[in-house]
Amino acid sequence: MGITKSASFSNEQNETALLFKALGHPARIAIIEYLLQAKSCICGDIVDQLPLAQATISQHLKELKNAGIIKGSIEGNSICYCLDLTTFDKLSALINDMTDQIRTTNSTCC
Amino acid sequence: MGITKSASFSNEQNETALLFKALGHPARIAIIEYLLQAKSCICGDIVDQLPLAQATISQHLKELKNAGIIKGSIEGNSICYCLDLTTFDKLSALINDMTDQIRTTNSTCC
DNA sequence: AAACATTATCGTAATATTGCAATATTAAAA
DNA sequence: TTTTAATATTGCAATATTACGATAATGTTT
Repeated sequence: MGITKSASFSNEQNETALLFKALGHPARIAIIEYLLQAKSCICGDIVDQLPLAQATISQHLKELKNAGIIKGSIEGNSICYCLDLTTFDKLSALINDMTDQIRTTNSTCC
Repeated sequence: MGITKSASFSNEQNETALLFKALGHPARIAIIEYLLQAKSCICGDIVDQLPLAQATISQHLKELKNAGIIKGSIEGNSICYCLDLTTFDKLSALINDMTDQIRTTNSTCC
């Protein structure tokens, strides 16, 4: 059908997937890298940095915000976006746990 | 348009995004969790575990394999899939680097 | 208030993804 | 070699995503 059968999976699985999904687009990776590199958390001059229209970037920012990867605070008539450490800590823990688990219970067959 | 403008982004950005994209679906998270939990790397009884048709699971496995997240080795007439530690190490490094960077260059505004 | 700057939303077209039944492929077993 | 078991591929239909122009909303400045 094309619709993801979210109801068939656990809340945790769905949330984890949504988090990764939000990271699964080069424009959103580029936005994250820009926010990492900018000393202060610059606002919408992300638009100047990326080869995409303002509307498109606004959409990507919204998705990142919905996933909890960035947060924005109003700063005059512009908005200041920055990365949410809490979410990245959660992500780190997730991936690190998986990686450790693979390392310890190393299977023989592959 | 709907097509991702991959050409506008760096190879690295595109590859990173593809990796996360592969993780961005609950069925694929469920597959990964199953492979983590299975002591030995069981083959296609993933099909029995998930509420999806065999064809659908085969597709998801293919995507995970293309992304380098799992690898499969032929074992008689069945196939033994397991997680690829190298890719998870890369993922760990990626996320951990980002997280560290956020922690150190903590921005003030949000 | 009027003009401007910045960001969000709407509408829409193009493309991608998800899911499955049906079928093909491959290798073992009878 | 025929049958059986396991996995992959094909061909849809349904839905989701991506991208952008146009426009709305919000706050600033004059």
